[in-house]
Amino acid sequence: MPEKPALDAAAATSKGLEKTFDPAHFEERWYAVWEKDGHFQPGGPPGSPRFVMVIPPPNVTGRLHIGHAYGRTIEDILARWKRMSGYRVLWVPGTDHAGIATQMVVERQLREEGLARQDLGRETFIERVWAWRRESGDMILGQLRKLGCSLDWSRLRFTLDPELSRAVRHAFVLLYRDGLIYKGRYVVNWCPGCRTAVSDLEVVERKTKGTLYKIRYDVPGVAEGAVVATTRPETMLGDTALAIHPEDPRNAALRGKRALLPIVGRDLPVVEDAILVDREFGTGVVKVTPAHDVNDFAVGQRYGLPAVVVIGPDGKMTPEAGEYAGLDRFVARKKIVERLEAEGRLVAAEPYEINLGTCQRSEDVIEPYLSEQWFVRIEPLAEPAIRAVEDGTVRFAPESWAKTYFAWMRNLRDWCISRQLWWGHRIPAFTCANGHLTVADEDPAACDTCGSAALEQDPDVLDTWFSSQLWPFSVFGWPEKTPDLEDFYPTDVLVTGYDILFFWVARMIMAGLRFTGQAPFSTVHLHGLVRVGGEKMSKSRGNVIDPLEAIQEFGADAVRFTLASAAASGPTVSVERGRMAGSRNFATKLWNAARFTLGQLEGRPATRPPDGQALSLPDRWILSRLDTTAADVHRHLEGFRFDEAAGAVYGFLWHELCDGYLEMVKPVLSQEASAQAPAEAARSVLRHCLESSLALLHPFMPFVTEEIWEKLTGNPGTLIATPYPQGTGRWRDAEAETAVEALRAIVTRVRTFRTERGASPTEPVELTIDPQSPSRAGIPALETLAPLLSHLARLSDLRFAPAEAGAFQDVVAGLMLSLALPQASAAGGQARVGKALAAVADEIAQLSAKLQNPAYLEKAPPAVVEKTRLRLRELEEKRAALGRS
RNA sequence: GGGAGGUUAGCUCAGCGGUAGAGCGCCUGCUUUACACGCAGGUGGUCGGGGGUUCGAUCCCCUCACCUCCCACCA
Repeated sequence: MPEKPALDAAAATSKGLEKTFDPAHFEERWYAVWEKDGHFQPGGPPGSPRFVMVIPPPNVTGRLHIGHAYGRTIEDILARWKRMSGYRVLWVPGTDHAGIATQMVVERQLREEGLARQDLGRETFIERVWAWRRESGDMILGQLRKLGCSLDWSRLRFTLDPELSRAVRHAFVLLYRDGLIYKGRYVVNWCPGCRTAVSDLEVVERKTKGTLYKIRYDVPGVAEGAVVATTRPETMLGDTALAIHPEDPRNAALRGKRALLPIVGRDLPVVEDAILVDREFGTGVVKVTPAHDVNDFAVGQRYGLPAVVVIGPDGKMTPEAGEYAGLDRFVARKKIVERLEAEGRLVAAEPYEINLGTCQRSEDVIEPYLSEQWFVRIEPLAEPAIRAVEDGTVRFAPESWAKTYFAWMRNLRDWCISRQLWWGHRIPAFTCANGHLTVADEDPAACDTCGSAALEQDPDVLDTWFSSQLWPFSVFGWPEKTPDLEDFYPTDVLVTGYDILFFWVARMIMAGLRFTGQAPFSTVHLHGLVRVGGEKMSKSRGNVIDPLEAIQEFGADAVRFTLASAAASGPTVSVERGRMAGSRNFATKLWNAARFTLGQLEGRPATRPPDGQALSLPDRWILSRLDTTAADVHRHLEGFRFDEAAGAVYGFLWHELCDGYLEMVKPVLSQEASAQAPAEAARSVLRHCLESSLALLHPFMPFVTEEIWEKLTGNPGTLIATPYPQGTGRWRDAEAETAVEALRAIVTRVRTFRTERGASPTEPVELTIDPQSPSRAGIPALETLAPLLSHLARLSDLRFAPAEAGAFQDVVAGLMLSLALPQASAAGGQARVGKALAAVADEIAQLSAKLQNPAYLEKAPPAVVEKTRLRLRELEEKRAALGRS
């Protein structure tokens, strides 16, 4: 495409800024400058007010998705805001080794080479994962830079770093010594796809259409036998008992009998168990499979039943399954059902909705599986963690999450932390030839119990979340008493999605209290999950927003601003592409306001800050609005309302500063007037407002604001460290606000008047304002604004005089206006007047009814009643005015 | 089976006791020289249904309907 002609180029040289901007021109540059200048590291002396966050470490395998972008944008807004507000800010970056996820990535690669991890052996495989990590892991870190995240890269951590690994090991040792970690054979959630145990949280229940099979077992001495129901017939091969309820008369005949397990022929005792058996359900007879069901396992414990494992770790039937050995569990199910049917034992096969547990990672059907695992005893950890939230040591924002937290924490089961994987922190437990366990920080040379030197380390690794739970202090060097730990722990705010409240947040609180005696953070901001236009993002819907593509198309600032604006307190955050464009437009608006301002300031003596004297009403108005806006932004940020905060700056900058003030000062700044005092005042106000806007906006749009800041102040890369506008109230000015808001309302009314009459926007209008208007407070101020009013509303005549008989009349902002189009012949607008009149009459009727209601007058607050009276009076004026028109 | 959240303008969402707001969209005008990624004006809402509390309810309570999510060992 040929270059745009000289017009733009000329504009560029004369104003210093191009007409539209290209974020790619400066984003990378400013990030490098900030980093080089050390702004991402906490300055100031230890002990002075600081603000600390740790990033929720993304998986090393990860690429930045819109959810990360959202959470990290929020964190960066907080970091930049606090930094500009004078805090020593530290935001710690890092990544998570993500056991299963990462191992799966590398295993997939191996599979493409026709290999399995076992072919390489443990050492080689792990080396291979590290190699992968070196070349394509950590991609997400560069992507966080693109987003503008002001993370302290000098403190970058990885959960498998030597220091963090030591912390993990030490935490394990401490819990083990305190009896809070134990090893045992229990039924756990087993994923045959991942070939490892997983925790309860990693099992995703999915409603699925299944079948409930009813199977008859023979019971010698009981003619009709016993009918049991199951959705997993293949597990029957592992049955070691039947259970009935002790008080169920229906099955009284089965008491003390023995049943015969079909196919296998095993002799099964009939036990009576009131806990397992629900008398209401089905036949009241339950098959007991201790090796493949949590409840049945408990029954087995109670009655000393054997446990027979019939489904192996690979999801195939074990040799215990006899002729079915080696078959996939689902194939076996089918064959067993066929056989039962052939034998006439299948009483029924009914459609049944089941909650199918599936693996969060691989989506395989989870199998309850009896195996030896390591567990954390949760109750002693949960109790203080519950208290910490109850007593406000840890606060949730929004608060409503506390309820969910409590509900979960009060019903916790022990946490299975061992994983049959290779990638992760290896369990520091060693078994000697005599079967004794030694658990230690350093690899032991001999068994603690018998001194045997023949030690073998437990092959399992720890659940990834076991290391993540230590993150807020392991990143600072715990268990060493490092200066960083001293200085920056506990942290202040933790920002993350509510989806990992249990996985991570709750466990961090437990671990923090246990290991450091302090809660790891004082506030948890749980945000919603990002949806696109209310819909879940998915490739099949084709609505996936890739933040990196969005950054490329709209700029990082626009992406950030959009995400911040979308931040809602609810469980979903809705983002649309249209909003990205809107944010980009907003950045351009700012850019152009800056161009205009620079044009005004160029070649003139440096402006001084506005000083209260010689300020016009518009000057005072915009300063007042700025003051209020700054206070609002501050308040909203305190309350984690990023949408409101962003909206406040947006509204101020676009609609008040640009649409309002800029237009008002143009005549003041024009050629003839530009040397005069009011123009000088306006220029200083303009500069002040723009600079403040840049500062206010910087946490949301760091790049474009820094770029403009350089042009405006000549101080490159310093906006990031400029004090954040506080909104002290110093410039609050009710008089100026009333007058200018009235002015703006009148201007709008005049323009609408033209539209109503079908007149062109340039058609001169004569306006008369009645000094005896119902609300006269603004009249003197308004009189000083007369030239401005004439200019903005394009009036051919403006008078402060009683309403003109015969002219069109209306009441705006409490002021009685008479309007006329001296040159117009068109007479439109009558329909509109009629409509307006009807609406006014309607409201008058309602308000007068209200004011005639004694109960209202008596019970409503006087201020409200007064407001109603005022409104009624105004409406009556308006009705009169419109009626005369 | 429990629990939480939602239902407000065509779309996406704010508001949560004094009769409704934004962005986008839509309509109508504009080379008003910072900006068409713009300016100006406008259109558009029985605030899911029903009941109650209140002087007054989109906002509080009850109930129904429909969505979404979380938790739970019902064979």
